[in-house]
Amino acid sequence: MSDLHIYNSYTRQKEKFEPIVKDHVGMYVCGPTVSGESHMGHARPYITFDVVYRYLTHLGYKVRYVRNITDAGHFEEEGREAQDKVSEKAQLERLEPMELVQKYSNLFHWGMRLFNNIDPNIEPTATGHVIEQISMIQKIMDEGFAYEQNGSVYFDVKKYAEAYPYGKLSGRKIDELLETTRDLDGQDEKRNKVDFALWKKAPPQHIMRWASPWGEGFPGWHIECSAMSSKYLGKEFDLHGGGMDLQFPHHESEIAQSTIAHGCAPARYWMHNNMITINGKKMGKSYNNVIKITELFSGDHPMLEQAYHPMVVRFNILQTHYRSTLDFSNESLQASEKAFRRLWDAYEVLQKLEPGTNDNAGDKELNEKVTKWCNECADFMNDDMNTAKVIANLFEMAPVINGIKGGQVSKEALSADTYKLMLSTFDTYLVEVLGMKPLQVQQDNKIDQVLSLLIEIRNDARTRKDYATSDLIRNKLTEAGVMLKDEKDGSVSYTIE
RNA sequence: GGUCACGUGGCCGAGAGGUUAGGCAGAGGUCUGCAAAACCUUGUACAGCGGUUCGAAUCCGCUCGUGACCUCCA
Repeated sequence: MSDLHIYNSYTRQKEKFEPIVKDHVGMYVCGPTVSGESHMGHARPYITFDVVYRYLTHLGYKVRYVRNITDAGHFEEEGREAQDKVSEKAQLERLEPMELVQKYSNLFHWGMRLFNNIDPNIEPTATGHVIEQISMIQKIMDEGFAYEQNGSVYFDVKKYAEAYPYGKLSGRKIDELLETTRDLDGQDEKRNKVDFALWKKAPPQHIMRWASPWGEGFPGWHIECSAMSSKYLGKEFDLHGGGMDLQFPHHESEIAQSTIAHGCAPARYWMHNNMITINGKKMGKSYNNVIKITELFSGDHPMLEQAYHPMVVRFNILQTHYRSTLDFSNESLQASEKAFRRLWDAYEVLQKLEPGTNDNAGDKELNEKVTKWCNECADFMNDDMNTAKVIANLFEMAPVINGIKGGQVSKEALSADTYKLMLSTFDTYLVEVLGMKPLQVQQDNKIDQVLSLLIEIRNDARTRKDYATSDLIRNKLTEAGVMLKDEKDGSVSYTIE
């Protein structure tokens, strides 16, 4: 089996993954800002890194997965009239800031659960770590890389860049950044336009505010991740994940802050997922083209032709490599829905197949192919989490599984070991690693009994060649969302929508 | 304007110097009382123009197109 390789955004190449501490992985993912509802674009990183977490765990690593909740507004720096997203929205909705934060945190967690994302081990909030942030800012000041100006504190990027490779992660050159002519509020306080805020003085109307050595204010955007990741994962940890759009300035700033405060860059491997686009444009609030997660699940949005099950969305996302853009479309989602149904059905068929006891495969060639498809799954995941290829291989096996059931493929074609391998591959990759769940919930017993009775009556009619009755039963059930299928062996199965 | 990506068959999307991605849709067939499902067969694509090479969709250059970041952003 191959070794795990990950594309490291920092070095721009695939690298063999080797944790700092043997068998342990520290992983930090930038979490949501809970000033509003999450949209489809937000779903991607959390699903992507959920799979990363699942796969690392599958490989036997003890993973500590930290994902923050940004519940304090520090979007003040660019200084539009919105001083602080959280408090502004709070005034609008006449809610306490923390009430608002609670509301959207709950909604976020609701969505994550439906996507079948495993909860992080630690989910720290920015407001709960103001002290840590203040002390980290202080440390940076003590080191001489930050300065205070009118109650705000800024990081001295120019000075930093003289000694450290500022811009390496995001591929930026400091000289070009210094030349950027952007007229933004607060710029006059900074020594250079590239400097970023570590601490912002709170204007009088600002609701969220904390006391600090520099007066009342609130932390800058980038410092929370640095303070919280180092607190729970140490000064240097293994993996840092997030959306590509966070590379600059957020992650670049994190690196600078940590380098000064802790003497090293925070993470060894940086992973960035690409964006979800809609009509070719990035889905994002600035473009006003978002489809919220609640809308996606309910179908209540002008762009949506139907509601989409969370597992369909998850499957759709995993059918694309995480570093490629993924264009939203109804056709794509609908194709994924059908595809996932077929794959999951095959998995259920596989679980019910009688493995047999033959040591030797009746069809050596097919047996070899199946073995190869199974074994390749590990290689594909090891190659920078290529979930798309894993899914493709699982699909390769669907006709084999269905063929065995339908009689087109001999039951003896595969050896008993290969049956087991196939089943364990689906268990491991489809369920455990990709985190897929069935679309329908298990129906309860009473419905089972009622349907059994109807099926019995229908079968009776069919033996009498009373097709009017049998078709009536089937058609009425179809209308009610219950689909009957006459199987080859004479049995009748059904699925409930 | 600067930096960086990307451009694959009807659609979505992997991959990558010579050998089938996969899914959805379409066509034909098998099975079936009819359906549905399933199974089988079927598509030879890689923006354009040059170059490197025995050979390129895959490498290099140019052109065109699209997008991302440079500001909050997943």
